[in-house]
Amino acid sequence: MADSETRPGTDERYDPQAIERKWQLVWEAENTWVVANPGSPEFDESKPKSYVLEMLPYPSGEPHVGHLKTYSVGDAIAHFRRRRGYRVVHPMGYDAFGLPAENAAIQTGEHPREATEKSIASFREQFMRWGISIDWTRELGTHEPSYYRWTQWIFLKLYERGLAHRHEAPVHWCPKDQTVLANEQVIDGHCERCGTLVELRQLEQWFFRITEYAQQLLDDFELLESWPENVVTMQRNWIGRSEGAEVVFRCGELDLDFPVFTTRPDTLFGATFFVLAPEHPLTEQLAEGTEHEQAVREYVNESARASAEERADEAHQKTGVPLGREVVNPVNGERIPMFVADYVLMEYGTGAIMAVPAHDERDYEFAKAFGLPIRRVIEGTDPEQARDDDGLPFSGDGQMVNSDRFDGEHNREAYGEIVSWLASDGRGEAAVNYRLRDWLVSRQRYWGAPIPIVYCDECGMIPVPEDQLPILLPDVEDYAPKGRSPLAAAEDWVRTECPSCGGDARRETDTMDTFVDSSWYFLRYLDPKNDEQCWSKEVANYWMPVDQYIGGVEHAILHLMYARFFIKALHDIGVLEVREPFANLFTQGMITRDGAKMSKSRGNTVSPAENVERFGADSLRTYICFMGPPIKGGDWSDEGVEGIFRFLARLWRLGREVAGRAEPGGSTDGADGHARELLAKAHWAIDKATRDIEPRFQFNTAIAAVMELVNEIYRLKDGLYGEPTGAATVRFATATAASLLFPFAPHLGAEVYEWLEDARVWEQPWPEADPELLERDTYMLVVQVNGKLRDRIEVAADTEEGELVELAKGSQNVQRHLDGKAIVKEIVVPGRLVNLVVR
RNA sequence: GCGGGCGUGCUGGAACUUGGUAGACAGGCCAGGUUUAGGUCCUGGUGCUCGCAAGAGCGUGGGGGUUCGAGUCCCUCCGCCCGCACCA
Repeated sequence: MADSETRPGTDERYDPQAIERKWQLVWEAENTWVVANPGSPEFDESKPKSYVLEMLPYPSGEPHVGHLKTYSVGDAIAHFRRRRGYRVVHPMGYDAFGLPAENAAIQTGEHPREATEKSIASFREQFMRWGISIDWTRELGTHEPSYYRWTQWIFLKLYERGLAHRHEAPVHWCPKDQTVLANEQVIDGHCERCGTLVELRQLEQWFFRITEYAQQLLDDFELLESWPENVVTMQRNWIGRSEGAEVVFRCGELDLDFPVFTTRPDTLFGATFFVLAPEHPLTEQLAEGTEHEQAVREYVNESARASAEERADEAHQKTGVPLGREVVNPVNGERIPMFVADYVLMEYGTGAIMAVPAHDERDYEFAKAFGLPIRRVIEGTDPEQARDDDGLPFSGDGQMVNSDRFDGEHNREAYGEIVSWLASDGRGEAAVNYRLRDWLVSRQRYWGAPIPIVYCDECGMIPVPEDQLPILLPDVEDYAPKGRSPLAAAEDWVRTECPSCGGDARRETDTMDTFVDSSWYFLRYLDPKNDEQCWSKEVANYWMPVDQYIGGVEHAILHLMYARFFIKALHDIGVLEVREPFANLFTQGMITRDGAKMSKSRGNTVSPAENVERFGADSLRTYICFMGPPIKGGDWSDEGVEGIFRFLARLWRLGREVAGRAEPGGSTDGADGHARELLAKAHWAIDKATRDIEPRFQFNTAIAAVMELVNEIYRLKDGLYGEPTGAATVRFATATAASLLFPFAPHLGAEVYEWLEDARVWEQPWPEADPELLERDTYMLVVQVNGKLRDRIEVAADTEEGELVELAKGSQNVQRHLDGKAIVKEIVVPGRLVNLVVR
């Protein structure tokens, strides 16, 4: 369509396709959203920086409505900040490695790279079609060798610092995807990706020592400016810090020490038995030679077969077997029997517990099931609890009993004394325990970054020297997982030379978890073409941290905690100043349709591409921001999009009419009557929209304010064209509407603004509300009698309190309700209401 | 079970800062107008009940409380959603 079609007065209808294409070409031709780094000649020091970032998409097929929402929200913020005087970097990339592309490859034979790059092309095209203001010079895909070279480099740095290590451990194995998974990727015992029940397997794997940073991950919440409370809570719970003591129970017979972690050292005197997890490495040795040997072996094997879910499911049905051994309770020298039971988890603490049935529900159940003694050592101060012998298990606080020299003390006070008493002769010590496990990062899959390690018979495990990076992912014929990485089949690739001795060596064939790729992409955006280093320190230190991060809450733990860990490690490695990657986090809610999550199998998906075709990107983006507060989810409605389309068309027509009737540049000074009223409405809308966009992220009400302004212009405009300041005011109000709508509907905003002001709206500062115009000279005084609304009276803004009361009493409707009654109280809230209390 | 959040017209939602006009703005529906026609555009109406109207009564999940005044604060019950779930 010819350019002239979008000029005022030459066509009949709002044609979003033409307008959007026009502006997209301008932005592309002029590199409007490209931003220079410090050190480059174009760098403008005068502005403060702002890094606005949305979580990068995983490219699979075409973008869906969730993507549209994320980038619409992020783009609104990016535009808003630019016009508020910030130098904004707003990049885009693709989280391109991962299982779905690989699984598709197994089915179709198409190389995952091809499928992924096809999808990337489709994402890129859609993002451009949506008019998202991205600096495309910074685009990257995590599957590109120029990117994963640095993923491998970071791996080596972590390895150097002892933060990447390989060891054997019970790990989660997904039998469908044929790979191990990180703890964080197991949801209720199921694979996060495919939903299959996971198994526990004893395997040697690569881990990142995120546990080293457990305390920092907790402490540094302090450094964040604004994160949703629920995300912080979820991470806190996931890290799961507990304070307590490690206490050693000794099995003299076999000369073995069994340390346990407990948060209740004050209940040590109540320990009547001792339990090991079935996976505990010493169970076999303990049972050996006892009458229980066979039973223990069977129980351990049984537990190994059972999934984590099955074990959790039999929640209240405690099972276990005796070991036929005893350990000594270090506080009283008592010998207590040992058991193996699956309610004790190997992954937490030491894999062994002291059982205090009187004060722990789980131990209580086990004791009841196995007829074991239950000894109360704390009496509740609540008289009812104290009296009631059967108030067990009792988890509250109170006086210690049956506890030797501590009898009579309050348990909270004895707590510290017991710990230091044990510590004094090496029987235990104060300890902190975390639920957080190390991050398992190796995967037995093809489509990921190879781990840059080589195994040599002579030298052992050798990291690949930096100058040999990247270790390129070789092409293979068969992607199907067989319990080992498909890379193992690429014999030529696997066989290599030892970097240390030059002899024969073999490459590590596992690839890295894709969450490794996405833990640092926001740093590479800052310096994406750098071949010398991962990023220039100067550049990264300038832009970091991300000032506003936007994405789905589903990443509350996984991605957001891994990235936090990475940034702390990179700080310690010395390549980055900041300690936290994301200063502010916004999590948007999910869009549903007919109340259900959109999915292909349900057939309730909404295609952004189709809708953009029909209504234009502006309508779609504005609708998504208008359907409710973006933090909440919302149900998709086709009528809703049409409604927004009608509104945009209404603004378009208004702009055209105003452009044709009022000359640019008229002054609104001295506007009075309706002109003043309209001017005030425009400034009200500026004020409202500004406060709603940031920090509230209430885009729906910001857009509603613009709608109100447009409605007001329609209501008043025809009477204003004849007045001295009228036409200029209508023009100003209309241009303001376009300007305020620009972050949500950038194409139409730019178009209408250009007609009216002959300028580029994105180059104009965000409008400021004039405080004088926000003040009204009159307001509606609310008059209540006994708190019930009886009248509204228009009064001058500066009316005195006494006069307000007189005016209120003078109202006819109020009079009727006062009739024959005495006024006992007059409440006056100036600027708002008068309430007359009568009896 | 534990922790957190929410509950407002037919629907999405508004009422923020500070307890002070409940239902902004939209969608839907109803009526009227413009149009050859329209899935266009414009105007009006739309919480419930009574009333021609003016107006009155009721109304923010149920019950109770604080207050001149409660969607908002407190207590309690019900319902829905999310997170965690044998973490010693």
